Amino acid sequence: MRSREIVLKLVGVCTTAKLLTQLHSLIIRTGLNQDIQLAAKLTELYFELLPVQTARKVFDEIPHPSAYTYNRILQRFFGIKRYGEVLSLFSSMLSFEKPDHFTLLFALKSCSALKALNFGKTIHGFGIKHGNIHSNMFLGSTLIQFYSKCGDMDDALRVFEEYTKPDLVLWTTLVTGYEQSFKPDEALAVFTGMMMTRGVSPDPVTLATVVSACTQLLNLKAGESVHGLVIRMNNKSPLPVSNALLNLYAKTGSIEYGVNLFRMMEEKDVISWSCIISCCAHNGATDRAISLVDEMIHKGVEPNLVCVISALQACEASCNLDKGRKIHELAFQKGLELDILVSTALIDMYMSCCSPKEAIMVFDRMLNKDDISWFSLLCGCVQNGMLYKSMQIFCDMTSSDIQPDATVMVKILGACSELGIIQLTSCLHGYVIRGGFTSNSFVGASLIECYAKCGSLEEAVKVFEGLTDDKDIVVWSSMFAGYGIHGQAKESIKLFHRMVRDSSVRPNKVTFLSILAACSHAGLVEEGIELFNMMLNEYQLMPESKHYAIIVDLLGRTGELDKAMCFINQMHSRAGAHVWGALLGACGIHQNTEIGEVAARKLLQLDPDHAGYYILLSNVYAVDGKWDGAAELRGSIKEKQLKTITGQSVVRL
DNA sequence: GTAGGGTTAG
Repeated sequence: MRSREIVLKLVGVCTTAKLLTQLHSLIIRTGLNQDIQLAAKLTELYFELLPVQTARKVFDEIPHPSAYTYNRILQRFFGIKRYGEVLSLFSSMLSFEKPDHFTLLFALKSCSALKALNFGKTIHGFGIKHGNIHSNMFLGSTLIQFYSKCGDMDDALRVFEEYTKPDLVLWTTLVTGYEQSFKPDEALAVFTGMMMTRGVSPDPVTLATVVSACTQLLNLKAGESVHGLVIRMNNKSPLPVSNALLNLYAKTGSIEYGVNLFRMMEEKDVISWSCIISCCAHNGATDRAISLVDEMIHKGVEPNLVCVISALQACEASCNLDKGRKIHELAFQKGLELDILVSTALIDMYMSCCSPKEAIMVFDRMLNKDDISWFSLLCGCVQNGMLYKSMQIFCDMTSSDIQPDATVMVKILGACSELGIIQLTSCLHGYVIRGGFTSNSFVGASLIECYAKCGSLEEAVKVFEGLTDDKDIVVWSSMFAGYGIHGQAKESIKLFHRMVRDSSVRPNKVTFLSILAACSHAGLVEEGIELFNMMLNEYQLMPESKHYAIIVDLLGRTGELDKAMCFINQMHSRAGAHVWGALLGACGIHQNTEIGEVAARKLLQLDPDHAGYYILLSNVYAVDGKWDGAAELRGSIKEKQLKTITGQSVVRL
C-alpha cells in the first residue's frame, strides 16, 4: 500500500522521458501496473513526455480502463488533433465501458473536424438511445456545430428545435452555423427571432458572429446597427467584436468608419492591425495603409501570417517596392516566407511593383505551388508585358498537373492576342475545346477577341456563330469590338441590330463602348452619335468618360473641334484624361493650337508627369509651325526625366 | 474533465 502511494507521488513529480521509462519498468516489476488509477496517471504522463504512439501502447496495456480514464485519454488525443484516434478509442470503449456525455462530446467534435457526417450521426443515435441528451446543453451545441460543419443545416436546425428552452449558447451556435455555411440571411433571421420573439439578449460572442453575417452580405447598415447595439450594451466592445466590425468596414469600403474605430480601440491585437491595413490597402487609401504598416512595425507588433499578407497587399497597392522588400525580409525572419499564401502575396507584390524577376525568384523557392500561385505568376508576367514568358508558364503549369480554369484561359488568351500569333491562338482554341470551356462566355469572348486581334476576323466570326444560341452580352460585345478592330463598323452595327431584334440580351455600357469604338475607327460620325443617344435615352445608361472620349474623338477626326468642345462642356460628369486626350489628338491633326492648349492644360492638371501629354501638345505646336513651343516641351520631358513608351503593334500570320 | 466568436490569394 505504501509503495503504491510512493510510486503515485513519483509519477506526480516526474518531468523527463528517461525518468518516466525507468518508473514504468519499476511499476511493471512491482506488479503495480494492474492498478487502474496509477496506469491512467502514467498514460497521461506518457502523452506529455513521449510520442503519442508510445502513450497509446501504454494505454492499451491497462487491463480495464474506466470511462473516466478513457475520457482523459480521449481528451488528450483531441487536444493534439488526432481525431481518428479519438474515434478509434470511442469505438473500442463501446465493448468495455458506456460512453458518457463527455465521451460523446469529444467524439462528436472529432467528427466535426473530420467532417465525418455518418460516424457523427451514429454517435448522435447512440446518445439518443443511451442517455438523455436533451438535458445537456453542452451536447446540444456540439451537435448543432457538428451538423453545421458537415454542411447539414437542416439537421442542425432539427437538433436546435428539440430543445424547448435553448440558452444563449445554443442560439449563438445556430446563428454561427448559418453564418459559416454562407447563409448570412438565415443567420440574421435566427438572430432577429432570438432577440425579438424570444427576448434573449445577445452577448459579445453572438454579436461577433452577427457582424460577420453582415459582412458576408456587405450590409453596412445592418452592421452599423449591431455596432450601435454593442455601444449601448457595453460602451466598449470586446476585441473580437471590434475586429469583426473592422473587417465589416474593410469589406464595405468604409475607410473612415474603420480608421475611427481602430483609433478608438483601447486594446488592439495583430488581427486588428491586419484588418485596418487591408481596409486601407483595398480601398484606395494606399498611403495610409503604408503608414499603418510602419506604425505597426514601429510599435513592435509581432506580425503573423495574415498580417504579413495584408502588409504586402498595402505595398502592392501603393507600388512601394522598397517597403515590399522590407516586409519580405520580415517574413523571411519570421519563417513565414514559404507559406503558400505569403509567397503568393509576395509574387503579386513584386509583379505589381514591376519587379517580375524577384517574383519569379519567390515562385521558384516555393515548396508547394497551387493554382492560385501559378495564376499570380502568369498574371504578373502578362501585366509586365512578358508575353512569351507567360506562354511558357502556361505550358509549365499544365505539365505540372495544374488544371487551368476559365480565369487562366481568359488571361492567356489576352496575352496571346497581344502577341498576335494566330497559330498560338489555334492551339489555345484546341485547349479551350478539350478543357470544356466552350460554354463559358468569358472564355468565348476572349477567343473571339484573340482571333480578331491576330488578324482573323473570319475565325472570330466562326467562334461567335459556333457558340450556343443563348450568347450573353459579353460574347456579343466582343464580336462588335472584333468588327471594329477590322474597320467594319457597319457590320458591327448590323450585328447590334440583330442582337436587339433576335435576342433578349440587353446592351450594357461595355457594349456601347465596343460599337462606338468601331464607329470611331471607321469615322462613322452620325452613326456614332446616334448610338450614343440611343445609349442615353433608350437604354438609360449613363455614359462614362470613355464613351465621351470616343464621341470627342469622332467629332475631332472630322475637324468639328468646336462641337467637340461644346460636347465636353455639356458632360454630366467631369471630363477625364481620355476625353481631353482625344481632343488634344484631334487638335494635332487639324492644327488648332488654341483648343489644343486648353486640352493639354487640363491633361497636365490631371497628371503632370505623363510624357505622352507633353508629346501630344508638342505635336500640335509642330504642325502649327511653333517650333519654339515644341522644343520647350520636349525639353521639359528630358528635364523631368519622364519615360516615353514607343507604340508597337504586331500581327504574325 | 465538458458548449458558441474576430484577420488570409485571381
